[in-house]
Amino acid sequence: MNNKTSAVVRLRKARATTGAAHREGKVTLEMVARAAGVSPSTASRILNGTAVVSELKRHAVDEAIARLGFVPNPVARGLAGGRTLSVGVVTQAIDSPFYGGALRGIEDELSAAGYSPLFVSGQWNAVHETRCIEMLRSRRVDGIIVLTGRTSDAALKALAANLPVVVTGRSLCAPGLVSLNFDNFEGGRLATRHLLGLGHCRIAFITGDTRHPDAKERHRGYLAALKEAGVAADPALVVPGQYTEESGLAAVESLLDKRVPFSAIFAANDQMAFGAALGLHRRQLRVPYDVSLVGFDDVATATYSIPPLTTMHHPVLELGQIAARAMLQLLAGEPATLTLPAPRLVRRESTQARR
Amino acid sequence: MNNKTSAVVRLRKARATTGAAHREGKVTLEMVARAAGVSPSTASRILNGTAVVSELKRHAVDEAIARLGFVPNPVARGLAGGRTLSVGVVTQAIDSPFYGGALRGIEDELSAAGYSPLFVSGQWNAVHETRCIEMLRSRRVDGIIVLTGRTSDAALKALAANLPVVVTGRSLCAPGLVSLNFDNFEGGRLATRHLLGLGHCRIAFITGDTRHPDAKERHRGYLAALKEAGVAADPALVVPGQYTEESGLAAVESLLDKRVPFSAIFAANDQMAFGAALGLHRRQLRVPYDVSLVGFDDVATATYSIPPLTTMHHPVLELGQIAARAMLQLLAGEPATLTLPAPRLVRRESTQARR
DNA sequence: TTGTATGCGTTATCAG
DNA sequence: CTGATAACGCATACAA
Repeated sequence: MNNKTSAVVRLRKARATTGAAHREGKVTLEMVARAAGVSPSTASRILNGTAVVSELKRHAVDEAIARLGFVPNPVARGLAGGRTLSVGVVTQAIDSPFYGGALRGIEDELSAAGYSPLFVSGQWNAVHETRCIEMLRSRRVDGIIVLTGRTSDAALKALAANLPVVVTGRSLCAPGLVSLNFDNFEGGRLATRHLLGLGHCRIAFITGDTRHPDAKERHRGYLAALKEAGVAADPALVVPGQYTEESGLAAVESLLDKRVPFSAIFAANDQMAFGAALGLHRRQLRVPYDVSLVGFDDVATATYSIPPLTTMHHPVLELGQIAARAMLQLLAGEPATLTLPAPRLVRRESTQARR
Repeated sequence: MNNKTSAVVRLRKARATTGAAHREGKVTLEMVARAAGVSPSTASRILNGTAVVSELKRHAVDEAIARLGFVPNPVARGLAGGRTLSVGVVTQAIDSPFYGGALRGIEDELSAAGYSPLFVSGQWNAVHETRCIEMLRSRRVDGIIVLTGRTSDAALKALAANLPVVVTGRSLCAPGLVSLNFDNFEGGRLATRHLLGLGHCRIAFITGDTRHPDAKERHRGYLAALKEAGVAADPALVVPGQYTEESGLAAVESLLDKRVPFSAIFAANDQMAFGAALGLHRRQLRVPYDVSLVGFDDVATATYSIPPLTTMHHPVLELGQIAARAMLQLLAGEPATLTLPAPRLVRRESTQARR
């Protein structure tokens, strides 16, 4: 009792003398050690499980920690031990409807393990992305998760030589590096097959930004499905897009203006599908009565679009979780052998059999 | 030349001997100081502009920094100086279409000033939010930005006593605290007025989650506009929602099922408006021919919904930027006097004059 | 098993 | 103006 009181009093004093306001309530490991009657190193060992200690002291320290409300200082820990318990996450646009889910998955998984994510946006700009990575390294993150990104494979491998790296959207192999690649080819093929199965044979394809490998894969999938079905691929049915709603709208307009006949559209992502839907709507064409429409990614808004969009489910939340778990494994020194779920079509109301 | 080479060689050696892989390429301030022929303190002073130093030494140090490629270690800096150059950002859901923009604004502004944001999601849970804030404090962030949040005003004020705080979505006054409140009342009023001006007098209102102050404000705005126009407020026209698409859909269905007559709907946010639009679509009611629809927030997808949604523009990106700037001012010790843009209706295609 | 001493890279506090 | 020297809070060889 008395002990407790005096501890509090000491704390008060410390607060009063400390200039920096935000250092209030600071309880150091040393204080804990003294309160428990052990040395700081022992307290540290108990905190980290670095070595075996007697049950007695362990108990005393645990009790002292709880009583004083000790919270380890990650900053000091980072300086002394080299581990900051934080991992950098390189994304392209933190406000993207697509990546949002992944970020959430990462945060959930990481924070459950005591790690904190440090998000930075590369803005689809290789130079900026490099700067971001440099910044993360200077902040001494314990590892880096790169979502797609524009950084070269070589640079990533080099990075992985010094720091655990998890990268999505590519297939890479290097020590300290795990890559998680979603099967975009299969996704594109399944989406096209769905349309084919519905009797459509004039299927337009709106490509994604061709600088992205996944856009090319989805395109390959489209072509493969057509070939499998013995349907000739008409180049006039393939229109370029940039993964934006605007480009989807423009694509449909160009298709319509050129009077290319088609009964279905497969857009390489949902955002373009939404733009396409609006384009069709403006020309009095109804989805799915006049034109069937399939998207890709299954973003959150796809469920409530008009009509609800049939699309390839891209498990972004899981992607984030799995990427985070892979990083955790890497950090723990375990060999990571995680894999992504297979593509899966979510059938909603934007597709129907050809009339 | 020779100098340069030997420096590189020394670096190589350091790399080879250092066990921790991620410490590669480390150049310390001490090394810079030695290379420049000054003491570490002087080098530090030059780096931070903490004191006046002779032009000669300044030059020598700058040159050494550039030559060795020195990058200050934020971790060590945080330990020694108490400043981590990072600010915590408490959001509710990092994947929310609404908050995404704000996060981006914050990141842009903060990183331009050399600060890094540390994002955490409160998940609309007061307890969890408190834990998040504790975590941020333990990580020694220099300040905290709270986007709306469930934390009590009192707790926030207490927090602000120790740490600069910027909070959005409320009007609070306390030292070290700046609050940025969007005028939701005016927004609700303007949205309703728009509908009124179009000749609608049976205007349904889908409320937001009433635990949010902004939802209540929007409701008040709706009521005020009605009153101004001399239109009686019919309680049957007000249906509860929870800010989700699903609840917007349910709201419309309940309205239709009860056969409450209406020619327009004002949804307290865009997500519910989308749900409502789908509900109307399912019952063969067309927007805006049969029913005019107004949302609130102007999320990114509102531009490409079918039809493009008329909505109150909520400047989230600016909100983020302004919140970040306010934090920067607070950090610099300047009195922050920033304010948010006024509500503004974006008229698109979901509203038209009553037939 | 445990304590002591030292270091992590900077900033801050003193003297000069 | 500048340079030693002491923190900052913790982890870790090393010694016992």
